[in-house]
Amino acid sequence: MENLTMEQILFPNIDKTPADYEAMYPPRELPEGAKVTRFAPSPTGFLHFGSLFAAFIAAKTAGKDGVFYLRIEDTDKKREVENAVEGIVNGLKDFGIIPDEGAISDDAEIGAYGPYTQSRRTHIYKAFVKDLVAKGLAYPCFMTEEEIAGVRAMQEEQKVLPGIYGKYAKYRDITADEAKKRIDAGEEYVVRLKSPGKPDGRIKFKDEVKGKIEIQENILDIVLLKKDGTPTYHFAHAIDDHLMRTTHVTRGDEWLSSVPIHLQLFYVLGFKAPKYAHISPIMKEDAETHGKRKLSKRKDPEAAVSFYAEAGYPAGAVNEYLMTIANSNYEDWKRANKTETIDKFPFALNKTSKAGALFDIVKLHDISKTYISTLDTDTVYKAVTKWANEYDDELYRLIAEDADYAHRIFSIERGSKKPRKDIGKWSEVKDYISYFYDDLFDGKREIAENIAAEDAIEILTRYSKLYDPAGAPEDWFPQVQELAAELGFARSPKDYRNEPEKYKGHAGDVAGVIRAAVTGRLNTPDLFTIMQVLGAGKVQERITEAINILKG
RNA sequence: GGCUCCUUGGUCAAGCGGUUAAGACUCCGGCCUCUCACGCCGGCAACGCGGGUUCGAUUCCCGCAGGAGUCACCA
Repeated sequence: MENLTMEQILFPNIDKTPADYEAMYPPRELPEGAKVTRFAPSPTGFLHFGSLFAAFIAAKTAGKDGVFYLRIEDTDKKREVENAVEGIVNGLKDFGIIPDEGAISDDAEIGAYGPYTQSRRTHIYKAFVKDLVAKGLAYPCFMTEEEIAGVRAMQEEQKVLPGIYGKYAKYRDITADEAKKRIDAGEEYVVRLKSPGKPDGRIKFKDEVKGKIEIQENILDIVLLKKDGTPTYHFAHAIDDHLMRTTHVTRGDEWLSSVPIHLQLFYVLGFKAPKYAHISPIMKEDAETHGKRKLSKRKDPEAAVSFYAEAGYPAGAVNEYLMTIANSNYEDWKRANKTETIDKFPFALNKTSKAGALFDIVKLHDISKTYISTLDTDTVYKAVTKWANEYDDELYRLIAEDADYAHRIFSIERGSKKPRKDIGKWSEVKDYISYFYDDLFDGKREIAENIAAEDAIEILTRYSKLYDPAGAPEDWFPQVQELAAELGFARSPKDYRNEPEKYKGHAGDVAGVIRAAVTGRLNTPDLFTIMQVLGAGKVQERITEAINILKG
């Protein structure tokens, strides 16, 4: 009987070598300094806001010159969900994040460094593990779960570092013969790294966001290949990010403490380590404890990316909000460069904060209002239409039915130097424009309480004769002032303030009565413009209705 | 518990040995004004605590406290 080597026993069917893969995935030909980044989620079927943030950071880090790709980390089959990849891809796309390469659906991908889905890369991982085994840097471990739990309990009791290492690594020096015997007997095993770490060894590295860090080096014989032959995150990370030629690994800072493992892996494999940037999580104030905690999928609706789509926060606004969290100097830059797009902003990893920012929806809303105020009419119309098509049938029907009319509504006071900031999210639109549509207008009229009903009736009766739809915008208010004076109201608020006893109110109150009659509310954008959009017939109809209501 | 990271107003944050400690959001006044929104002007509000080093600490060092993360055949 021939004497098989350990690697032949473990991987009889793996014939490619690391060198083959190195040749298959050569270093990328990119401009000097171009960065290669990735977003590498597990396909759990839920795109978390924090993940969106991570993807955003990665995409911004790569910028225009670099490459940003999407890799699917599906090595844990217990977590798998149907069509999860499409959910991720579409979720990112909604916010304008489109990877240059990687997975594009559950079974399609683009790019020359694939497969980008880990479950389709097992042959690659095995080739590298085989090589490590051949070099004596990895070994099969036959410890059972119970055995490991026992070791751990003992270690905890003795207050020593828990884990499989040194004398606890029972199979570290197992011979090929013994391994073969056990395998033939049907024993299951994992492949562990034979860690070269020393108990007193320290490693130093510079994190792109956290700065200089020094930690104890890894001494654990961590698992490389699980018993089902799939790689652990750590190992897949080393292989994939090397072979896909990632230059900057941006990820959540929950990974910070495993950097020693990763650096050791890169060292053992003979790879050049990438740069790391560990991003702080987005936090949320906990209502019960008043403390900070990570934005939680279970407790916080805003943790789901779908929340923003449903509320109708424009992708551009969410992006700006994300940018203010990532680089808070973005707001200053934006003020100084009002007409520039976010892509021109010089994003810098080292300017992202080291502590986690509290999620602030009030701020998002403010940013969104400003963002929407700068959009042109047609852009707003299209965005609202798209949103309504998905979330509000009635609104969709109304604005799609008469696009011209809707355009006129959305153009009110838009495009000026001081545009209105009434709309913060698309779900607010319906209420905002409701009085333009009889279907939405509830017919109720808010009337200021300082106006007597008979005065209101008088005002409306007189104004309905005065109203000139063909008049110039600058003429309508003087007309109201004239009417006001005739009815015992002051022409201006100032006059009224100076001698309140002389007047019933001022021209603004008179305009208010008209406003309420036409729109049902006390506060609206420019009344004349609104009447123009509504049309003379509708205006007169509303005024008549209001008079009838007042007459009771 | 061990290890690691973090700590400036309610929130996001400038600052990097000497400042009246920026700015933004929120909130409150005022101005502008047909109302509202916008805009403009103004206001409230902060360096976690204790030791050092220094002529001088928000800034540097050491403790402490608080917060976060991690210690899997999950990522």
